[in-house]
Amino acid sequence: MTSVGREEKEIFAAYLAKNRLKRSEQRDVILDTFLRSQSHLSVDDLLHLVQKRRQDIGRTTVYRTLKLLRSAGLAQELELRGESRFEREYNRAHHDHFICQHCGNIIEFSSPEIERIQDEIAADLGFVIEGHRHQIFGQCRSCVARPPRAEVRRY
Amino acid sequence: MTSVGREEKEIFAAYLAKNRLKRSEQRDVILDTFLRSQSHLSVDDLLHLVQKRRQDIGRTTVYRTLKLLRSAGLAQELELRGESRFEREYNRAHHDHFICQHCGNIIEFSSPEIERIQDEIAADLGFVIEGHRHQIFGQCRSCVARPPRAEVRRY
DNA sequence: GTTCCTGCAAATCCTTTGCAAGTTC
DNA sequence: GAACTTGCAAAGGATTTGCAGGAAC
Repeated sequence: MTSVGREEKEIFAAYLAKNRLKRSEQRDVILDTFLRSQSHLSVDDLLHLVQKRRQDIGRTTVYRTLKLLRSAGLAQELELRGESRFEREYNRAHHDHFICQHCGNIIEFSSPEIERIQDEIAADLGFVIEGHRHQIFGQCRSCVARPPRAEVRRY
Repeated sequence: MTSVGREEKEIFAAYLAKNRLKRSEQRDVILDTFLRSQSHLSVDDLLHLVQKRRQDIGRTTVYRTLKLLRSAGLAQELELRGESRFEREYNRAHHDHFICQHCGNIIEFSSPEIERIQDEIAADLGFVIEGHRHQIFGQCRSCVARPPRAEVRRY
């Protein structure tokens, strides 16, 4: 286990200590796998990656560890249509997502302008923003270029 | 059953005819109830309202009819955290939602500016927009004013 | 009369929980 | 050794599906 996301591992260790929780091999493997993986993975994706390294790690533990990672500020949940996906959260600039409904590809974008307008609208309404979710669904460049396919992967 | 949403009822009738589906009392009652109700209702909300009028209408039929209403372009699904809510779609200007995490209140907003920026970003990426979802979570004006409560309704 | 609808119960899917055995501190 | 973690199996909650009887066309 080389040094991927050393900082995040330290944060997780600190989080566990602070809450009087315990280190475990399972948690190490799950965090390390999460940090090495592509973004936007589902619980199943993560489970399968984890099980390549330790077949005996169960789905339940992955769920529980993901919950800890969220509390520790290391993972963020993306709620796609129906499906739950996770991405790294620590030290990442805020961003939103384009989701291609044809190939499932997820593209990140961010717009300070949109954020600013959002803040203005909220202020007008006397609303205090605690979080938001902005997802755009459609067809990505490669799917537009590619001839239409019969089978569409739905999100 | 007076004339609420006459136009929508015609659209639904046309939709059924076009797809060789049948009219039924249940569908009539569900659509009429939906059209008379407040926005952003859950399946359960709708079920209960419907059952005030016809106790013998089952949850399954509500699910199935909502699906039809979506296909017919009359209802739109709002996917709140965990919970599914529905609102009228026909002839409504596009809008997005603020969701108060403290009282559950949902406030609609719209911003042509945001839409425009969104379109620009999409164009830059070669992305064709087919839909989007923009939800802002936080605390609404009355909840900000009110002293903080122990019990928080989570969304 | 054929085709579609309905409600019930059962099945599914995703996630959480209870528990006995194993680990960490 | 006390407290926490794990994996399994079971429970939960939301939604869908199979089916036999009933309604619409």
